[in-house]
Amino acid sequence: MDTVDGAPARRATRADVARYAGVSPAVVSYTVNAGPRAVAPATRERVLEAIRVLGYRPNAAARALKIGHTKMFGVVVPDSGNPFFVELGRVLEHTATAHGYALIVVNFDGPGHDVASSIRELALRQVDGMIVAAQVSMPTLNAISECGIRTVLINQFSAVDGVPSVGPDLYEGARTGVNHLIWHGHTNIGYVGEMGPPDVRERGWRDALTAAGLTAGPAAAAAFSREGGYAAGQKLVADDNRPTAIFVSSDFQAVGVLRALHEAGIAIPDEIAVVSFDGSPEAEYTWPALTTVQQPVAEMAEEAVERLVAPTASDDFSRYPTKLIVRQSCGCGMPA
Amino acid sequence: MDTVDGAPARRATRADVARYAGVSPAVVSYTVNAGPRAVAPATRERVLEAIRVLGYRPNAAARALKIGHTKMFGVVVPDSGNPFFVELGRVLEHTATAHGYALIVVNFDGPGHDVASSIRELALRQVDGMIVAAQVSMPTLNAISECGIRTVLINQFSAVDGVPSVGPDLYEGARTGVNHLIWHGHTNIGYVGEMGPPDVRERGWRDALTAAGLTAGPAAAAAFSREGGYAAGQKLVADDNRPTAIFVSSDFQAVGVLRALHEAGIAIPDEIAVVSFDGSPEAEYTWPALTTVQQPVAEMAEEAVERLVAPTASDDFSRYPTKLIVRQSCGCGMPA
DNA sequence: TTGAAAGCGGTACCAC
DNA sequence: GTGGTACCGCTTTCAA
Repeated sequence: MDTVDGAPARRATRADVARYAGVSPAVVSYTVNAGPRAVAPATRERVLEAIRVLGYRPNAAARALKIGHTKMFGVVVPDSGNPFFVELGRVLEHTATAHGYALIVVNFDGPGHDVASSIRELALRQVDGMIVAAQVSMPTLNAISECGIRTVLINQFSAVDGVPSVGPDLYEGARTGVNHLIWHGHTNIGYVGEMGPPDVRERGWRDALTAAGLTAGPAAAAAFSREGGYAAGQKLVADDNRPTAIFVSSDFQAVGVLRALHEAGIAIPDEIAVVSFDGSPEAEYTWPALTTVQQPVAEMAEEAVERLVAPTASDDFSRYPTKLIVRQSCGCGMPA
Repeated sequence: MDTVDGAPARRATRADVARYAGVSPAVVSYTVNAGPRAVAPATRERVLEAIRVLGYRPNAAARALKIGHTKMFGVVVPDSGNPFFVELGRVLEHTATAHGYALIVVNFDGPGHDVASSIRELALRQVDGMIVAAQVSMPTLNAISECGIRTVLINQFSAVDGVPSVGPDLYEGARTGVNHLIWHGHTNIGYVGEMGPPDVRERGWRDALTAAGLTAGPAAAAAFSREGGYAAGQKLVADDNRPTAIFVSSDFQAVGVLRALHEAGIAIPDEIAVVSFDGSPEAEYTWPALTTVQQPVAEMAEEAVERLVAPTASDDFSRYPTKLIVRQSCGCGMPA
């Protein structure tokens, strides 16, 4: 018993094509790459025919070795289950594909998988550039500079020395969201954010409140997940000083907050209003639909790959403005 | 003005390491790959030191060219925005990483991007294997056999000639879901499914009904998206013969159905109960939480990768049983 | 235990 | 317009 297609079936190479078409390997190259030398139409046809017959496809590894680049970008994301990163991945893929690049995306939510090792892994695979969607720490920065591969930070929240980055204006975004809640007349506005070092969004929340002469409502930090948001929501509901509105720093967590409120029998937005951050597609289909501060993911992704494709000397930080998407969870009712 | 790091900085190669360590290139190879020849401890140390100093990392393209494989798998998915495929991608990545493979995932929801061309694109990049998560058609099958790359079909619903595949038992799954609704006492059970050729789940829905002596409720086909589900939900709500329960063929669409019901002011599950299919993480956080027929994504992904890593001769179809996850949308109330 | 050298499959220069 | 050929960086056999 043998394999189904009995043929030993070595894949056809440039040399096979050349032999079949009766030309030199060089000419095959010229035809395939439409250059750098011109090829006579008749010869060209013969080569094309040979390629068709032999089912020839150029070996990407050989080409990469010779010309020194792979036409692949690496993408590092924290958690590919987060709808925001899902959306980011989508637009990144579309843009990269449009430029002829494929994406290797690695996420480091697995065990023993941190950002730095993900970066090194990608470097080994000779990607032409990397897009890192994570808060960078020192080891990460070291990994980036060591590997010597052009990298752009996305979803980064402030300038980082020596590495170009693009990210949303978190501070203004948070203020916009909170201000909308204030506009609705709320005076006790809570906050749900990630664990870890204090976030710019939290500052935005606090500053918006202060500017309006309000004091900060209760805040809860939780894991960056639906579950985390759920736990945080429960905490806020049980708070002695239960807020009448909550600003959540991500859609991902907001979904969990919504669930906590529903389970507690709290009417949204009448008893507690919610505004979140990100503007991912999932936010449109929660109940009630989330009013959310939207990041311009597509634009940011585009700039990120553009910066990889056509590197400029500048390594500055592009800060993108956010946009408030008004739906129902804030109390604005159905759109007209 | 020059680049920040003035060095021309050619990346160190095996030859540089050899020179620095005062050994031959071969020895560098032996050290790096721990074989196939042994290296004297002292020499080994010298080489390691040189590698460290020079920041040497082997060139993956050259290695791939030489040994003939890339340690990369290609993954083809229809829509990376669908939470089911998100989850699939996650587990696929974890399993593949565990086996030392990286993933290039392409999705063909973009313009001019069909399955066949995605497959060819991956073939060009010399992936060692492919996982295709799509209903395959003739052109797809042709693309697969032409490119001569080991492929396993995942999320496939029946055996396909000559290509190994793994998928859930859609028919039994659908019956399970519908039977649960029947158990709840419903007699008018509607269906929401994808556009296109009639689906096995639809048959499961119909057969379960028939077996219980019931007639099929209204059915609506819609785009495979949240929006599609929303539209289908609206249609069913407006139906002259409005069902008291709906079986939705995917969580993705069910989210939209839920929204349509909420907007129509219909109580879920009291006025209309809902059971869906897939069991993606998102389904746990809808309101009310979706009772759903869960696919064993992790197991299926694992088998798919395993079949690529250690190809067996068999090209059969592994059908996985599904599991009913009871939550609230069916009428079962809060868990104890 | 180490080294020399033959490729892997392309690219593109240089000569014709 | 075409062909010969020297590399790209690595793996591995074979000889020392």
